[in-house]
Amino acid sequence: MEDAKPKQAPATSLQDIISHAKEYGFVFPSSEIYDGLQAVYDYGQNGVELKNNLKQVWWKAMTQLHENVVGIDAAIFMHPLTWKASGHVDSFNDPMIDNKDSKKRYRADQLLELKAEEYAANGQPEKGHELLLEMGRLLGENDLNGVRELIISEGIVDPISKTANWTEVRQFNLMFSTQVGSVAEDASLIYLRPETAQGIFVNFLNVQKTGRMKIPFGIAQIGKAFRNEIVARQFTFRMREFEQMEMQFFVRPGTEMEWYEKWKETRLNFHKAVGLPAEKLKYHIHEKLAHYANAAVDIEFQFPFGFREIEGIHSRTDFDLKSHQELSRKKQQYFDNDLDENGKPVGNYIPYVVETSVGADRLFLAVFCNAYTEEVVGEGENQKTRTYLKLHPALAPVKAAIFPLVRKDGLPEKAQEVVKQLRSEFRVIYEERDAIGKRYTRQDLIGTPFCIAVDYQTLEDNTVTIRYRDTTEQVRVPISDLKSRIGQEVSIERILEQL
RNA sequence: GCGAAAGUAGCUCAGCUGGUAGAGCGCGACCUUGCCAAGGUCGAGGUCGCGGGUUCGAACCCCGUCUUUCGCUCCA
Repeated sequence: MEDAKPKQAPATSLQDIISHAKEYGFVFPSSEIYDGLQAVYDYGQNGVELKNNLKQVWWKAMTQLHENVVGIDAAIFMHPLTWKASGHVDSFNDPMIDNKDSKKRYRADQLLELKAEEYAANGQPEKGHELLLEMGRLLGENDLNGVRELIISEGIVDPISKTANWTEVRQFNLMFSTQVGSVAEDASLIYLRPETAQGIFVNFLNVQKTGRMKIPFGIAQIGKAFRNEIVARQFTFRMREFEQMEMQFFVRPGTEMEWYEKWKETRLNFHKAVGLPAEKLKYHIHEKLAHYANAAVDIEFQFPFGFREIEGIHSRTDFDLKSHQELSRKKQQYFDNDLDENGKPVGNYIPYVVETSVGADRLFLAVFCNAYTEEVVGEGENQKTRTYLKLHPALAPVKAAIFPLVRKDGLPEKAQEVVKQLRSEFRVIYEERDAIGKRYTRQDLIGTPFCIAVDYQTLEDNTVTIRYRDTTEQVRVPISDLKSRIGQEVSIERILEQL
């Protein structure tokens, strides 16, 4: 899985990306004046624009390009039973134990399960069974000390250090919990959602009925999710609070693999359309599947720290809806009126689900890393590095910057007129400080695709120059053409039409 | 949670064997300036992460602590 190192110039390091992101208002460490908060980041004035643009492209790609996909916005708080149904409460409250000698961490339940298997292999299956029962009882009572004693009394040793020098058993809370209710003793425990998917599942019938949706159809959602176990690594790639862009696609059981394949392809195309090059994208098929899935693939992007997941496409079967049906005692069935081969309606079933789930922050980071460009320009003495963000114009935080060539002779006033003409159409910046070369460079650094210069010729014939970010070439155009010319290139349509 | 490294101006960093805090870039004002990080003058900005100790004297040595980063672990 390790990628070959590129032979040419040293690749841009993550550190350069982080510095640039902070320096130019894209991403700041959270609560920085208080020394920061691990694995949490804030988006700055340029970052929020880029991220919003990405979210908008995704939203439109889902809900506008597919007539059978609609969106919702479910709350972050959900009924606690939601997480029982999804398996998050039971499967993911792992009891952990550390061996003090090897410094390795294990799941306490897995150590005991291994021991039970060992008994079974040695012809004592009933002893193994008893052990598992005892473990289940202790975990059920949340008796972590008891679990530790059980591990010690069973003589379980660390496979590496071969010692039984164990720490206490600790519960790792993978979900963030909080209380609903302002009076402490009446408050009840609830969780911040660890994934947005469940908000879609619990609204499946609401949307299906009120929208008169026919299977196959999808529900899309963009929203924050929270995971407590995340430790800070690789910048915004792993965050405790992050944003997902998810779509759950409900299909007739038995057709899920076709849809899985279709979405797999559709989603890869999306990433290419927002400007990620094909050679930096690849599929990574899961060998080991999560408890709810019967097929899963990641779309990975080549970050400076290697190929990592930006999107997951999972065939989730009917696990979630079935589980919600059982726990809520509300039928989650769909009546399929389509006729089968015998001419009869297909009838009632719980739909299967194909999920596409992109990390908005990961997509942001991928696009940002990919856009970050350092080029050596000039010769000899004049050689220097030009740094710019090669963002798709539709994604760029600022679409155009307008400069008077010099700050006199009525050029600023003329340039302001141009600003007024354009600003209702797209986001523009006006700058008159410093030499014009410096102003061009400043815009390059935040990825502004077009710089418009108002010069003396403008005063005579109402033409300006448009300077292109990537090539630094300029063309002269009438002011009256700017709106259509730039508007054309910065429209989200330029991305959507590739899909 | 374990191990390691780091923390000095907005940013990148220098600061010798302990002697009152520096550079470059950036930022602000003014002047100059006819197109790719232009020049000049002036200026703002630092309790050297925090607390304690040693010392006549600590950014520097010692102890503690916090935070961040990297590796291990975890990652639905």
